[in-house]
Amino acid sequence: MAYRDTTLQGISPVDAGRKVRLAGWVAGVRDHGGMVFFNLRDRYGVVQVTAGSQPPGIMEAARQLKPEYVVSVLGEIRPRPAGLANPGMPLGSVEIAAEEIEILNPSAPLPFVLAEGEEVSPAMRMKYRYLDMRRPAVRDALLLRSKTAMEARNFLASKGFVEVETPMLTRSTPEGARDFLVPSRVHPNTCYALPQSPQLFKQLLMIGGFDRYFQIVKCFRDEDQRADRQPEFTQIDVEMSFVVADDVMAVAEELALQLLSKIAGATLPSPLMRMKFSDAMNMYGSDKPDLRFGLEIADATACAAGCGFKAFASAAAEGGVVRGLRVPGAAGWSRKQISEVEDAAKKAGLPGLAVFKAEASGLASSIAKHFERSSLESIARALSAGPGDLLLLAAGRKKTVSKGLGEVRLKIGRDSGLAKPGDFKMFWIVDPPLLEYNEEEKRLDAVHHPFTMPRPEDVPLLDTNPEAVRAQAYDLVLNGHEVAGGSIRIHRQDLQEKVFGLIAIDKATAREKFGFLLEALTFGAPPHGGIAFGFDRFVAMLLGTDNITGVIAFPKTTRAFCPLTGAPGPVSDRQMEDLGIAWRDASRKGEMPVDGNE
RNA sequence: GGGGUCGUAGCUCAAUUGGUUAGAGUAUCGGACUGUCGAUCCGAGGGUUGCGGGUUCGAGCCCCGUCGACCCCGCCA
Repeated sequence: MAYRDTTLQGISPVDAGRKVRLAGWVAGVRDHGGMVFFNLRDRYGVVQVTAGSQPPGIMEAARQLKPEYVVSVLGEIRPRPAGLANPGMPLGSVEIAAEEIEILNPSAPLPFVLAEGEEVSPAMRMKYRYLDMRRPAVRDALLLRSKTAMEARNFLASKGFVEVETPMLTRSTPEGARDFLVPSRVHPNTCYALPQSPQLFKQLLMIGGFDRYFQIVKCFRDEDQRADRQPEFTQIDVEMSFVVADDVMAVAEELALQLLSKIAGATLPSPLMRMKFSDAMNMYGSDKPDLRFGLEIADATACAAGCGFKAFASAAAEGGVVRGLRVPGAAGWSRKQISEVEDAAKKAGLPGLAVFKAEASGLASSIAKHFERSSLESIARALSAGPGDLLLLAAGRKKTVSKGLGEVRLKIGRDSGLAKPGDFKMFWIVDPPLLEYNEEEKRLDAVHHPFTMPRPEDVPLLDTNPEAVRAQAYDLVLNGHEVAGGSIRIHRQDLQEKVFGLIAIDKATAREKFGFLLEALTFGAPPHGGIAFGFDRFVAMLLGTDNITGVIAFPKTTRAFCPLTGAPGPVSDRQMEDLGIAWRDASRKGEMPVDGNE
C-alpha cells in the first residue's frame, strides 16, 4: 500500500467526491466527543479531516492523534456543509471524510508551538530548525530561495554561461577576510583554506577559454557576523571574457531585474541609474545608500565662516565641513524624537547635531542666538529649507560628518516609515577608488580586491597619487544593501605586480601566494571581468527582510555557532595526531560553545 | 576588540520601592462535549529566576564576574 496517492497540491474543491489517500502531519486535533476534526498538513497546504460515526472506529482512531503525528489518511473529498467553509484556508471549502487513519510515526510534544504568529527565540528556532521549517513562513522563504536560484540558473544558461564548480579546499591568500583553515594530514604543517570566493579560479577559467562562467556557490569568511552576514554564504558568481564594465553590468542588471519581476513581481525602470561613488558619499554618506527616500545631505560650509557659532566656524577654518539634512515637515517633532535622532548622531560618531526648526520668520533653535542673522538665512538657503522643515547640521572632518549624517539619514528614513514594504530601489554605484589608506596598517588597501583594473586614464596616477585612481568596479545596491559587486580584472602581469606592490605585497610574497595567477596572466589571459551576487541578501530583499538567517535552511548564530549540530565541536586526540597539530592552550581542549540558558 | 538590549515553567511573557508560598497565556496530562478550525468548558502537574560570587535581616529585582541570544561599530579585498 502506498503512503499517499496525491498531495494537497493535487486536490481542489472541484474534486468533491473523489477518494484520496494523503500523508502528512497532524496540525491540531479538535475533539468534540461525537465528532473529531484535525488538520492535515503537507508541503503544499493544509486540509481539514473529519472523523464521525462512520465507519465504525474511525473517531477513536482520530482521537489517538496528537500534534505533529505523521499519518496516512484515506478519505473522500467532500464540500463542507453550508456556512461552515473556512475562508482563511485555501482548501477551506472542502474537508476529507476519513475512512482509514494510519499512524506512520507518533511525535513527542514539540519544544515550541508551531502556530503562526507565535514568537520563538532565534536560538530555539535554529536548534529545532527542522520543526521551524514546518511553519509556512519558513517553508515559503526556502521555496522562494529555490525558485530564485532556479530562475538565475536558467537565465544564465540561456545566455550561454557555463556552470563550473571550483575547489572548496584551496590555499590561503593574503588580504581580504580571515580564512577558515583545514589542516592537511598528508602534508604536515600545511593548511587548505575554504574559499572566500572563487575569485582566482574564475579568472583562471577565463584564461582557460570559458568566456562565460557562472556558479551558485558557497563562500566562507571568518569574520564577525551581522544580520546580513553569515560565516558561510552563497554567491551567484559570474565571470566573462572580452568584456568591458558595461557588458558585465548589462547581464547582471538584466538578471537582477528579471528576478525582481518574476519572484517579487516588481517591475523597475530600466536601465538602472548609475551613481558615482563620490556622489553617493557626498549626498548620502554611504557607498550603499537606501534610495527609497530622499533626505540628501547638503553642504553649508560656505555659510560657516564668520557665522558666529564657534563649532561651525572653526570646522570651516580648519578645512572641515558643515553639512546637514533637511527633514521635510519635521519641525513639529517632539523633544523625544529629536533626542533619539541626537543619540543616533552620537552613535554614528558625530560630535553633536545643531537642530533648527524652519519657520516662516527664519530658523529657530536654542542655539540660534549664537548665529549671525545673515548666516542663518544662508544656511536655510543652502539646505533649501522651507517652513515646517527640521534641519540637522553637523561640523567636522568631511568623512566623519558625511558618514555620520548618512547614518542619521538612514535611521530617520527607516523609522519614519519612508521606506515602504514592497518598494524596491536598485541602482549602480560606479567609479569607486581603487585604493584607500588603511590608518591601522599605515598602508594602502584595495577597496574592492587587488585584481581590480584601474580606469585606463587613471593608470599614470598609480605612481603619483594612487588614492585618486578610480577602479573599474561596480556595486549593485538594493534598498540600502549591496546585493552584487564586481569589476573588470587586471589581465596583464606587469600591472598586477604593480598593484600588489602598492598594497604592500612585495614581489616575493606575491610570487609565493599568487604565483600561479601571475604566471597564468603571462599565457594569453583575455581581458575579463565579472560580478558576484550576495544570493542570501538578494533573496532576503525579495522577501522584504534584512535578516538573511530567514532564507538559510540551517543558519548559525552571531557567534558562528550552530545550535542544531553543536558545531564547531571538539575533535579527538587521534584526529589531531593525524593532522600533526596541537592546541596552544590544551586546558581549553574540547571546550564547546554552550547555550547559556541551559 | 567595543557599545546597546535581553536571559524567570517545555514555549512566550508578567512580578510596584529589595519584602509572605514567583504568576498568566500556551503546551503537557486527565475529564466533558456532534461542526470545530488559535475549538470551548472543568481539573491536575510543571520553577536551582542562565551560571558563580557579593551587598542586605531579606535579592528574580542592586553590585561584580562569567556564559549565551539579538542589534550595531570595528572587521567583512
